[in-house]
Amino acid sequence: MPRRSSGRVTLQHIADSVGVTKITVSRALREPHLVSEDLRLRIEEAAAALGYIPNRQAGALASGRSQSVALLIPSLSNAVFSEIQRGIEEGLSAAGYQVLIGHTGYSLLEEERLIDTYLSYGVDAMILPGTRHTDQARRLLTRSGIPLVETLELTDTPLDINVGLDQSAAAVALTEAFLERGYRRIGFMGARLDHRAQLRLAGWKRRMKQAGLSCERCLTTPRPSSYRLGGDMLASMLERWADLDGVFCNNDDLAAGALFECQRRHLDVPGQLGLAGFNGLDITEATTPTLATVVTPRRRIGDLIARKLQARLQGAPLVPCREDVGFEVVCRGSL
Amino acid sequence: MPRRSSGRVTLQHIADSVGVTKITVSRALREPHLVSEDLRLRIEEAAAALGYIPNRQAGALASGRSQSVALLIPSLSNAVFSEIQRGIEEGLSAAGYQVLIGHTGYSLLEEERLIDTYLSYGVDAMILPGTRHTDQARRLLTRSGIPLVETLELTDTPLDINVGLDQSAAAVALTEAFLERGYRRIGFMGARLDHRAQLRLAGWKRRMKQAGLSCERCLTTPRPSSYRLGGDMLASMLERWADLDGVFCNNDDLAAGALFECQRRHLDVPGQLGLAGFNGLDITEATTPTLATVVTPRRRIGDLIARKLQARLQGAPLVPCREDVGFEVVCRGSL
DNA sequence: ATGAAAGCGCTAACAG
DNA sequence: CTGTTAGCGCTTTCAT
Repeated sequence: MPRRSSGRVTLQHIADSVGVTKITVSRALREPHLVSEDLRLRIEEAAAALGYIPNRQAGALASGRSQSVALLIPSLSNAVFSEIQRGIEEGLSAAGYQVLIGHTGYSLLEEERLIDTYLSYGVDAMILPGTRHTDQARRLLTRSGIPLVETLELTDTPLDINVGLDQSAAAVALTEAFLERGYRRIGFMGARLDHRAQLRLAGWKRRMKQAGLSCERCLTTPRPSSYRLGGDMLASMLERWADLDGVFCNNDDLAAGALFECQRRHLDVPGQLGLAGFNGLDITEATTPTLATVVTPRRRIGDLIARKLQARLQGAPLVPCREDVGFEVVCRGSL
Repeated sequence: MPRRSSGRVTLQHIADSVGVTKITVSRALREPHLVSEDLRLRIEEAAAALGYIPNRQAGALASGRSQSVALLIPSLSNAVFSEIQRGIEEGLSAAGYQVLIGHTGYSLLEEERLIDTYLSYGVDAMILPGTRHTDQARRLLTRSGIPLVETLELTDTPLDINVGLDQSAAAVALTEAFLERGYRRIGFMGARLDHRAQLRLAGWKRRMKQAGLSCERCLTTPRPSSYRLGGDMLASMLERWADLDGVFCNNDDLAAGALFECQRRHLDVPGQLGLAGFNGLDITEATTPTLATVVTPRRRIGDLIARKLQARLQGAPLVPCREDVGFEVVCRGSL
């Protein structure tokens, strides 16, 4: 008498109905070429008729492989990730992997919690946003032995595969673009300063100092960024630093919000105020004027991650590597 | 001799190191109050020292419960879901459930594939975007017997829990707002016509016909919506129907894009053209003029889903139910 | 080409 | 409060 019967259709049920053993059914479903044509067809028929759904947990437990990969993203509402994700998903799903998404809410502790959870689900690899992790997270990841990807930023000490771009250098390059166009009293606006935002802030500061200019016109907040926030922050900055002639916005949403605020105030962009964002989202090409930004090759990041990861999943040895995908400063109309 | 040793730390290792059996370790970790204080502490210590990570697959296999819930969303880049997701996640994670996200790309077939996958992962419940599914998906879902949520739309024949709003009625109400303000040659712009978009289109048509007005000024495309697309589509519509005096945009992104195009053309909104979007995203409050829209209570949807689902997960019987969360037409500056 | 036996790591049920 | 036993559904190994 079974201890508990889940009521679910199992390999055994199919086996009984066809008159073979369950291992043959298992083979027919996973490695059809190892089973005789006739039998295979009868098994497939029976499986369909009974509505068989394989139990992956049992399969993973028995085989030690789950055919799934965890992708951690900071925020569901951040459009930056959707293209990266598309590249990853297309590449990996073709290779038979399922991509499980988890979201960290920009918190390293939540990231740690998710790492713990997904490891306990037995994922075969993990993709992380960023190169900073809690000590405990590092320990868990290293100990797990599975392939890892750290993305968006670059680090000198990758855990495994690192695909990203130099956020700080990109910020320097964008600041350079302001300087070239004659802006001097350039401010910085940042919301929810995650590590990447901090790197950009550092880049702006470095270039400003190098040019002998003041870095005081800087406003940041831990609040999540939004269009509204961009407008509100610009208003605060204009009030506080009336001589402001340009604003480096930490991302495109803030930049668009700031632009809307300028329109409200009939402030000419770029004549009276230069504006730039970061990431190169769709909206930067849609506004009037269009928005200067740093375009990041997100689709390429996704594709590259999928490619590199597949190699590791197929047994390529762990050789920590760092792939710089670069960036492009695009000035458009607002600068 | 073990057949294969995964090298992973298991309950047995901890048990050996402490000098008890593995079931006691299991209990100490899951139901601490059932184990003596002293033993519990020693076990916890050993677990930490050895770097134990529980194997959830084994746990789920043995217990029949995975403590995880699948949340399917159409698109990662659609901000509509981030708030719904927040409500769901907060509610369910407090109850000890892990939320696994999958994205369907607006495809019912991909949804079916994900349903299959997540069922095979043994999720304890599933949350679906919409009330339309393939026949096969319906079969899988019904057969699984797990709690289900269908959201965003309303249906007369819910599979289980249905939390949403009447998309068609909302579209009628928004069209009404156009009519009240004297607009008559109102067009409709829609991208990627998923079922909700179709319901809205139907609502617009119904109200227009009822008012004896023409529904010919309608432009739709299967392409994904974006700000750029909104601008391009408005351009096409103005060219084709020069007398257009208003546009019902199927979502806020398109509406914002259309507004940007008007700014480019120095077309006065709402004077020469009335505009409205749908959803009530942040951007509708940020532009100049602000955008008319239908605000949907997304956070409430998320909270309600979490509450209803918890009841079902705790054993409340399956009584198909339908919760209408309503909507609010907000006219703002563009109408 | 098919099968038998064993076991992945864990928890349920029942005993003591 | 702790242990014994059995088994979740599948795959691996080895045999035929």
